[in-house]
Amino acid sequence: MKQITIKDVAKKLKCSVSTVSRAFNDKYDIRTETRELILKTATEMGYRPNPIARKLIQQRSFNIGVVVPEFINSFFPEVIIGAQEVLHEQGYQVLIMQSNESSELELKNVQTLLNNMVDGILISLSSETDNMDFYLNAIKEKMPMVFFNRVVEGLPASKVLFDDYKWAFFATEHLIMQGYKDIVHLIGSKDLTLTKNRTKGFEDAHRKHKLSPGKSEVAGFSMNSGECFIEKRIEENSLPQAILASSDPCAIGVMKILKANGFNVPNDIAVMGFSESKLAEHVAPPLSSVEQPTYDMGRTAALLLLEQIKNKGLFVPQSIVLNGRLNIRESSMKL
Amino acid sequence: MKQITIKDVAKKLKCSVSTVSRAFNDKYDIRTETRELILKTATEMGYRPNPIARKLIQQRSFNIGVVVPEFINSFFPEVIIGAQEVLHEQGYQVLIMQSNESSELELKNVQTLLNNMVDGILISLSSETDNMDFYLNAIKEKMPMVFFNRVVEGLPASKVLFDDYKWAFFATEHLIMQGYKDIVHLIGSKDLTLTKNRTKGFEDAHRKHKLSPGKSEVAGFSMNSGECFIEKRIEENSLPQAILASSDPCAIGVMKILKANGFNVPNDIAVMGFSESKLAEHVAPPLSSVEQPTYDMGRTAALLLLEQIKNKGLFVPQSIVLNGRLNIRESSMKL
DNA sequence: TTGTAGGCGTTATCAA
DNA sequence: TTGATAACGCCTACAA
Repeated sequence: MKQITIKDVAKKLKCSVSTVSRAFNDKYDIRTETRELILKTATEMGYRPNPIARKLIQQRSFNIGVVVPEFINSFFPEVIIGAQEVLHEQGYQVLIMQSNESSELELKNVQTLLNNMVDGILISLSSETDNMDFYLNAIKEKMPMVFFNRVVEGLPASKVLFDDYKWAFFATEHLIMQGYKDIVHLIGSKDLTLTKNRTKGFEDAHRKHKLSPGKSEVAGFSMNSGECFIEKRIEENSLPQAILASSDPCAIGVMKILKANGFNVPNDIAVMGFSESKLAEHVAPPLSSVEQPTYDMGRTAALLLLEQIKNKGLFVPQSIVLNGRLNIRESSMKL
Repeated sequence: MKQITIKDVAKKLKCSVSTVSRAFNDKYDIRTETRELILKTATEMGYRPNPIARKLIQQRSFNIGVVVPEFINSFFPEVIIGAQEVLHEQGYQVLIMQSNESSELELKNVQTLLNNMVDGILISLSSETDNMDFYLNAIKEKMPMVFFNRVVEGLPASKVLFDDYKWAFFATEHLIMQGYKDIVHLIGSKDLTLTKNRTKGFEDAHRKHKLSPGKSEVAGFSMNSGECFIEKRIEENSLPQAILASSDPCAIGVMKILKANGFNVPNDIAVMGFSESKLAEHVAPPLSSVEQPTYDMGRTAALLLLEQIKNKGLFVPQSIVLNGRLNIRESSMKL
């Protein structure tokens, strides 16, 4: 796409490039008539300032990068849409990159975004990521960055989190109250803060009801991970009474295999999801799940990021914890 | 993030910037030892060439932009993952932008991507888009661009399509064979090629079976659009015998409202989706749908784009039509 | 094999 | 109010 440059416009109008530049950046002195003339002919010629060159000299792009571990499920897309709402309003465009739960690809994505000089980054870590060196360094170098949902401990950065402890506690308690005792908690990834909090909530709920703390087991977040877990358990003939899954897709995977093997949910075994997805109410049986405020999470993260961009250099990292809701449906209700 | 520039490296090593540059672009003569020394110290210093500056001079970025109308449903994410597979392999990074089914935002997205000088664009149009001027112009200016899934007629560009005619035909025929006669076809957007093809298939299936061609009605692609449509029909007491929806989410919306109003699917009314989503087999009742090769669509589009980038200027637009499959489940089977 | 210098398309700082 | 010119960080003839 051959560019028409500022020079072409200047030549045509027999004025200097700086005058043209001024016409496009209305903070400088310029006669109104000349500005209008320039703007008019420039548009006619199809000229638009080249943002690459602009970025090179201004060191800002009005682009924000978002990195997510996956977007097959509606969770992350919803968060992104929330973020877009507030960012678009402030004149920012949103570039999305997806890391396929691979820490290597995630790193590449972040670097690509930095390379393209986005003004800030919203990121949710992949389940694989454990080395934080790159991020620590980026933070030290004052790159505006907000972590959401999937974060790790001890990162001196702003974060938007969900109250995983509380809702894992309530979800577990609900299962206990329904009479299920031998409960397995599936976790998506060991290192994430979210996992630690959920596990703690899961165990504390057991303690409160004088039960020996149940077991947590690493599975993954995907539908496939749920399938694998439960297949193994069926094979081993060691089914628990209930399962608190790492995510809705994971829960649905579990239910699928259970049904395929002739088990009844919730009578033989109860299943609960996490992070309510669009699917939950439509699957059979309808899936109980913990609902998270996805759009809000995106909006909040975006606001934190904008603030950080504004106060570059002198900002205090803050963590915001969002509340949720328990949606009880058939999959966890003893008949 | 303060950049370490090529100058810093040159200064430190007491050599010229061009030598450093050469070390990073191994097509020039340079002594192996000096190259290695430079590369080593450069990495130590944390230097990486600034792609912005590089782009400015090289006019290419090894970035590909993808614009989709939505990504709440798994369809587009799957296509993107397919495209990423082949693009990553060739050293390209993939930047995704989402237009929320808004043609205005879509245009902004494309412009942002062009501004950031992506080497090419994969795009699926929003349901709102009808003005093609911008795209026609971009094509004329040789911007590598491949349209997939949601395209319009008469665009002199490469396209990857699904065989909507054929599978709308088979889907309709299946409904007819099951004994449903009064069938309504929900369409997502008037202007898209896909709509025209599906409508034709829908009508031809009626003709083949000597039925008066059924009605197509604009609804939209979303779950919400399905809900609205069927709510109105219930209110008007004008329910058809079967519905061929514009998408799975749309079909699920229809089923949800029907169930909520005490209707039985498929006995009172049959429902079929389109573009099989992960949800189809898990909803109740399991949803019949037309399965499309999403990953393949992404891969194919990416390959066409790469070819177009390589042969910039002298390429012949081609359309590739992909095949699909009918997944018959309970929602469309008369008991 | 290496260095010098001009240019990619802008904006910013001076003078005029 | 406008114009010349030096940056921004890099690549690449050309000269050395």
